[in-house]
Amino acid sequence: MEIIKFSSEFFNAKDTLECGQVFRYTFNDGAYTLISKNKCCNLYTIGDYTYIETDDVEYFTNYFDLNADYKKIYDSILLLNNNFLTEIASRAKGVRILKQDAVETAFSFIISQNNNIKRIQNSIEALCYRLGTPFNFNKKTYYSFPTVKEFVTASKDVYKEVGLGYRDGYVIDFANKLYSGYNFESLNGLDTPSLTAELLKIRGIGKKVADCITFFGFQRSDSFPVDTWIEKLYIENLNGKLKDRSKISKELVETYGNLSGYIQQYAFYYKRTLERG
DNA sequence: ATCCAGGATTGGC
DNA sequence: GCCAATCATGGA
Repeated sequence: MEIIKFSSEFFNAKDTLECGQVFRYTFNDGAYTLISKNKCCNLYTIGDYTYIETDDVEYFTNYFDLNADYKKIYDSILLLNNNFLTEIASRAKGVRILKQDAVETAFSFIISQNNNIKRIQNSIEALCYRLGTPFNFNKKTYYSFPTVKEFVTASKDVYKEVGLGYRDGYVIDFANKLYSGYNFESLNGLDTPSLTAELLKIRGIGKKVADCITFFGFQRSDSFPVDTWIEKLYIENLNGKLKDRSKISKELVETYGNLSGYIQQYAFYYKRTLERG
């Protein structure tokens, strides 16, 4: 295992993992343990540095987007000259947008719909435990995110037992679609509006979930997922007038362009976690 | 258009 | 502490 460290100014463990973009992590004794696909790392911030412990430095260097310049993103937001946006960016500047796997992101956010974080995490962990493949990291056993084959060969009972609720059909449908040859990764060739339109054809994916997938799974920062929290913030803090979430999202992307996703994450994290102490 | 699917969390009382 | 509303989507 290797340990690498980075300045914590624009890479904070808590900010990055608890801002709502990812579900497979736990927190113990001051450190996070994060699982992505069939890889695992420990992540913690102490003072001026954030540390990553991993067997695959290359993978997690890319995963945490460590070659991107987040100061530049942050400065661009300050240049918008909006007191509220400056406030949330300042408070949440340790967020980095994870470069998550598209398929894993899609399954995860289909499960996330109309759901709360605790339950989403429990369901995903249970799915991985039941269907995934065990691997070792730091002398402990973890379970990889299931492959498409592992999803489709599972019995229906598994889906009932992991607490997906009425979403189980969506998960099964999507797995079958992939297994029958649907090339999900190739959608990356589309521009963001076309990609979104394609995602909306999949059962269980509405506009909000589609926006999360384009942003977290396809790294499209011209996406602005609008859930109940962002809707509130749009009206209370950004003086927004629209009611329809889909239209709100469209307006926000038109206003903020490629800063949209970053602003959405800062805002969501601020509203959900920071504002409440 | 309206209601319901399942269940943990939040909010009002 | 209890009970109702909330959460996002598709199908009836």
